[in-house]
Amino acid sequence: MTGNMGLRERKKARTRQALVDAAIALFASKGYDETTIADVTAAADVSPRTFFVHFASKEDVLFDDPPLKLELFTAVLAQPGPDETPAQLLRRAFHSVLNSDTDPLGQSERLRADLILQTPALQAGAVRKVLEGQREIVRALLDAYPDTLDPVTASALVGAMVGTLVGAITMLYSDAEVAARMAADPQQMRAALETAIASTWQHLGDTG
Amino acid sequence: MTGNMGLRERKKARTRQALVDAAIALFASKGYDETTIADVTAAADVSPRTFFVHFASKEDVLFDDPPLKLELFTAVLAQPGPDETPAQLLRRAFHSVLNSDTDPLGQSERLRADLILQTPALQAGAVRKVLEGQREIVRALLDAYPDTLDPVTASALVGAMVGTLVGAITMLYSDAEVAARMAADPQQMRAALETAIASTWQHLGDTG
DNA sequence: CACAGTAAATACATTGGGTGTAATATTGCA
DNA sequence: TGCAATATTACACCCAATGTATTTACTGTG
Repeated sequence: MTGNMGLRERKKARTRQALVDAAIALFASKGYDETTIADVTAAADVSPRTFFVHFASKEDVLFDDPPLKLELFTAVLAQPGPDETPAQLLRRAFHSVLNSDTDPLGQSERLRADLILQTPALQAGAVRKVLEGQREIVRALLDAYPDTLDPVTASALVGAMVGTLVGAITMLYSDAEVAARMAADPQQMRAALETAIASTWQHLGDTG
Repeated sequence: MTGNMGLRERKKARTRQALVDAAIALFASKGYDETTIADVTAAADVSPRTFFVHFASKEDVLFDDPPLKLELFTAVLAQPGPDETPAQLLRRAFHSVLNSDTDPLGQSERLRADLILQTPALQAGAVRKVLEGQREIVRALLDAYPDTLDPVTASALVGAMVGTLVGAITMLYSDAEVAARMAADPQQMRAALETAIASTWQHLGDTG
């Protein structure tokens, strides 16, 4: 994997990783707002300007890895069943993503989640990421039902699903004890989210 | 209302309003990112530092007015019907708010909505506002069903409702022509949102 | 090995949002 | 009028972020 990269690329990747590591370590110990980019670059032993060679913004260093789950989600959406409704397809895609991921919330993921939940400045970035992903899902869903689904309904459906999850997750995480339990046992997290989706959607359907 | 305020307070309010007006005018003509706070304060004829006496941040000048609709919403939630389910109560509250407001999206509201949708930096702030309101709604809903509703389900329900609306609204507004039509005829906007809620929730309920 | 091309890292300067603080102007009230 | 309260201002400062030019280090080629 890394073997066929030239020395130059390897060096670049190394400095990038050094920045990520230094940033996360400093954020965790001093807090996000209290850590300056100068601190990070000093710890990584590079020039301050170098930070912006690798990352577009301070928060970007925390959102380094690509959104793998989103790709999987849209991949499922690309193959709707013969008699599957949009809502059913969405739910199946969610189920696939939830059960495919081997490491839904690992050690570093948890640290990052804590940082985001504690830091308003980072919440904004996370929200932006979610909104982007939402738009992408809407596009994929519309592609799956090009003739029978109008954009507003599609967007509302996706919004409902994302809203359900965000609502459930934020509440689960607001209780530190529950959050720790979920982090320790990913299966419990999966179950909690599946339950939330199922019961919520059933309730919504019964409003006639 | 403003009569019993002293001269000092009136002057302060006038300065604040001058800043809001100048900011909105400049944002609309030059764009949000292209407008500096120095521009705004120059147009309002005050010192740059004065801006931060009235607003905590650049985006705050756009979120000036208090969320009146939220109060009405929670007021409805405070009086659940005898056999009303949480989802039904939420839907009734939404219906009440939608039909009570005489000016759901007036001229200046529209301008602000356009700015927010066009400017990523503002979207984050808007979503934060929405999430705050969401938490408040969850609290009110839990108060209405203290024994039969658990926090996670409540939060998921509210998230689903808000997500549905946000999804529908953003899509409605993304089409400039549709947005103009909605702005011109509030009744059409109301109908579109009611339809979005109804059809979306029905779809979700059929995922069994 | 030397050399030219290329890309990463750096130095330097600058803009703009946001804050702390102390001084100044204006208002409320005795 | 004179004093307390407060809105506004002036000034200095920090930090994130960007533009540009320069230096440093790697790559492939002859």
